[in-house]
Amino acid sequence: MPREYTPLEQVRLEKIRQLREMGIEPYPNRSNRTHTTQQAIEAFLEAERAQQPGPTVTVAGRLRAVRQLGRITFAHIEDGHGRIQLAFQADVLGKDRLKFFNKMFDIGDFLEATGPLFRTRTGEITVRVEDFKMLAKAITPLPAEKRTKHTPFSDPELRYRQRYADLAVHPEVREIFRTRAAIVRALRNFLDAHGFLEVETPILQPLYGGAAARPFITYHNELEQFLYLRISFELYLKRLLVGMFERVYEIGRDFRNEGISFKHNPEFTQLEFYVAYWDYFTLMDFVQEMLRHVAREVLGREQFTFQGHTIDLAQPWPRIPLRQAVLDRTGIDVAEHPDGESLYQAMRAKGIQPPRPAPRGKLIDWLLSTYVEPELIQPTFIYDYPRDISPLAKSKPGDPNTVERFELFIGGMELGNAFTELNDPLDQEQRFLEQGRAFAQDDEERHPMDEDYLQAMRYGMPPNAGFGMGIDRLTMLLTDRPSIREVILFPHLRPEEGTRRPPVGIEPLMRALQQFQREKPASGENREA
RNA sequence: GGGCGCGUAGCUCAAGUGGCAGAGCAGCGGCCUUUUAAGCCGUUGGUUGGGGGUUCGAGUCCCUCCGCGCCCA
Repeated sequence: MPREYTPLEQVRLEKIRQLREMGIEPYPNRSNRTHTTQQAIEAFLEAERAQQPGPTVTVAGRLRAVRQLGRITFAHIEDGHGRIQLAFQADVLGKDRLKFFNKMFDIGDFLEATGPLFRTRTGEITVRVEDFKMLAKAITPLPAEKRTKHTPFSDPELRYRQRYADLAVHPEVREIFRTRAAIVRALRNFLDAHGFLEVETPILQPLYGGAAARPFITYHNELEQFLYLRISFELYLKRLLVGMFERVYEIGRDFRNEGISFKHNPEFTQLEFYVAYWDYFTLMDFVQEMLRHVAREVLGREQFTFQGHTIDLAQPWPRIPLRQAVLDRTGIDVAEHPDGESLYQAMRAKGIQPPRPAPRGKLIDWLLSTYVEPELIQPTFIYDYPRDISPLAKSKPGDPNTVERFELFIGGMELGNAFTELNDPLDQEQRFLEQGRAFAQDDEERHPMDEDYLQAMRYGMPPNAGFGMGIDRLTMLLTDRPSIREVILFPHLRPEEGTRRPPVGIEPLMRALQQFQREKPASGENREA
């Protein structure tokens, strides 16, 4: 059932009724637009240069402002390209038609108007309306119909819940998403130009992997199979290297069943690519070039402002070992602490209190994100990471606790993550087993054993390096937005009170779960060896 | 998960230590043929997020639930 209509909406419903009574369809099937607002203005300027009279056009769009002055009414309509002014004059249309417009058309309605273009006394290019037609009557008034300085539409909750209204009244919000599309386009162009193949790998996966994150779980009724929404593309893209593709990339959605913050949304867009015969240092050079390219394509320059900081991609990007970065900011040399217990004691001795004792890698990661990451405003590569939180990265020769991995930070955020990829199937199997031992059984962030991935690797995987990057965060940087929600069209929010519904079609899943519970001891999926 | 803050008309916001719920914009009725946040006159509109409590009296104080924001894990 629809909600109750507000008094303002009832006024407009009454107008719909009256239009129909007059034989006028308030939602006709077709428009006869001949010009966008932009094309109309260009056509007028061309005629003006040729000293021709203004051409007659039919424009269409949403009514955004109305000024009634008695025997003339000025209005502005907006379409996807801009705005144009309409003049409804009694001595052109007749008094009755003018009155009809004034009474029946409201801000927010879509309409089309036909007439010759002219300049008003103040010089604005305007349609002298000879005919007009309702295209779609709006029932709910747009928030902040008048774009006044005093009453902007700014309630963040309403802006995200009703993004359509946000977009309808905020051209600058529409611009964010045009920029976002330009960023993705620039990335594709760059990768395609460098011989990469764009691929699509499963979103529904029998086993999740490739990152440390908790997954969403779903269920296929016909196959009677539990499935996960992917948390990364990594393991499938690397299977493709076994299949002799040398350079592959995917741009798509990842899903992580975790908290929501200014830089986290449960679903987000990721770029990952893998290159045979490269290592992580080759990648650093390439990533640097790629992001400079994107900035040039999207912004036209390699400098931009993010939250008051001027970020310059053209400057050299520092490369700092993780050990050094943590030592500089905390005075702790993680290399002196080969296990979690020792490192934990060292942190406490410095008065640094992590939330809880944890494995060595997790403690180092906590030090990194707490003391180092927020300081890294200019693009910076931090490299050489703890082995125990990087089960898919190749060890650094001669340093068993460290792997060849880097993360890229810009604007105080982690933007990308990369390794020289582990391609030794025996080492990989050991890593999976270590994950099973080092992490608690109920720690969903531990990387599960993936036997099929090992099988792929046993056929031989070329040495390679891979990179992953959050498109949403890159968009935040290039559009200077403080929150990931500003760059996601429909960010996730809690359901409003009264809109929670019982799930539809959940019965097969419930039956399967009960069955699974009964059979668990004998046939648990995803068992560790 | 924890801390702080917020929720009042369609939108943006007011409303001393508890004392008649208001303004601008929009809406509705008028006047006005060159406006650009048009102007002028008049006017409608509220379960103050939901529920409970204290009180003669609650937007305001207390409890609880819901949602949102910021900070922390």
